Amino acid sequence: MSDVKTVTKSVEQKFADRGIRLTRRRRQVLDVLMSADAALSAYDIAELCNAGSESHMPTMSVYRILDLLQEEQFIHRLETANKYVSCSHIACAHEHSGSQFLICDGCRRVEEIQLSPEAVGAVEMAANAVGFASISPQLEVKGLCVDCQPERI
Amino acid sequence: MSDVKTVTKSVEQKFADRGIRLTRRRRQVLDVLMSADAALSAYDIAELCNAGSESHMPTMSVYRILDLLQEEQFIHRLETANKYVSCSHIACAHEHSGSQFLICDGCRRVEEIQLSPEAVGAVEMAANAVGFASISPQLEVKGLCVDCQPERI
DNA sequence: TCAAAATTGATATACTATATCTTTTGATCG
DNA sequence: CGATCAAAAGATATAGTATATCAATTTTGA
Repeated sequence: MSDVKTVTKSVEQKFADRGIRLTRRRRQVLDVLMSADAALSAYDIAELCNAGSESHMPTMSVYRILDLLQEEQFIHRLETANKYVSCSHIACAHEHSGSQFLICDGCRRVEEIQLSPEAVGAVEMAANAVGFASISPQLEVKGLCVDCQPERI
Repeated sequence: MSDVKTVTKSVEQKFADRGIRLTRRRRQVLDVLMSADAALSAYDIAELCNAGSESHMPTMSVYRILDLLQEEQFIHRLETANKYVSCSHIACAHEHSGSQFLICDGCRRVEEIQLSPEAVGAVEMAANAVGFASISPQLEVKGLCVDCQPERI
């Protein structure tokens, strides 16, 4: 099953491969993010970690762990929302370059997509035209997901 | 002179046309933003308003005024930076649809550009493909401006 | 002028994030 | 095994961004 929404063997393996310890705290944070169906704030995450009468998770620890998980590309930070999501390719073997996110203005659901190279290229080209380079390929686009669009008869 | 960096007759006219009062407080905030050469936080703006021994500008007022100026498209909020910039088309007669911003990771300078319809279309198409609609056309892209790029010989 | 609406003032508080120092845990090596 | 050193987590304080709410003032218009 590749869509079990918690830390899997393949994720554990990535930690091991990179010499990063998958501690209890880190596993808690990653499990919460992977089983969430929405982007979560750091404080949301802390709360959810503490929900099951587990030991107290300080938000400071959450932030520290989020930093690490982000560096290692297990999760993404949504900069327009100040929230965090697990990477939709967390269990994949391959690397993926940039990420684009669609954020629903209705229900706040987040969809991670990969734009076509042409679309990304068009943005890069416009940036180059005014002298910008080394563009980070993370884009966050807001709209309405299929469930939140006004019904069309 | 169309590039004087304070509230001009044409801006005043826009307020009048829309029946919005250009009060002293609103003018202060807009002047600060228009004469700034960088994006400013709400607290930056309050400080700058108070710099010239002018009367005390509460940050609450700044936020209220920013909301109004944003609704009226005189300014934009950079969601990835929690900062505000005046619209580069503030003195133009025509409307402009969406805005895209290039934000320099080095010096934090902000450039407002307009992507080609093709580029915007490519993003929209990718969104539609996964069921998203009514995409807001504001994009914020990070990179390095021409002054902050490592020198190339 | 007077009443209603719009604007501003003042204060409290929520939310997001970082700094810093201490304690605990885990790995390594003799 | 136990000493030692580094990594991780705990604890606390504080900075930075934003909203809620109610009171006072100003503006508008009947």
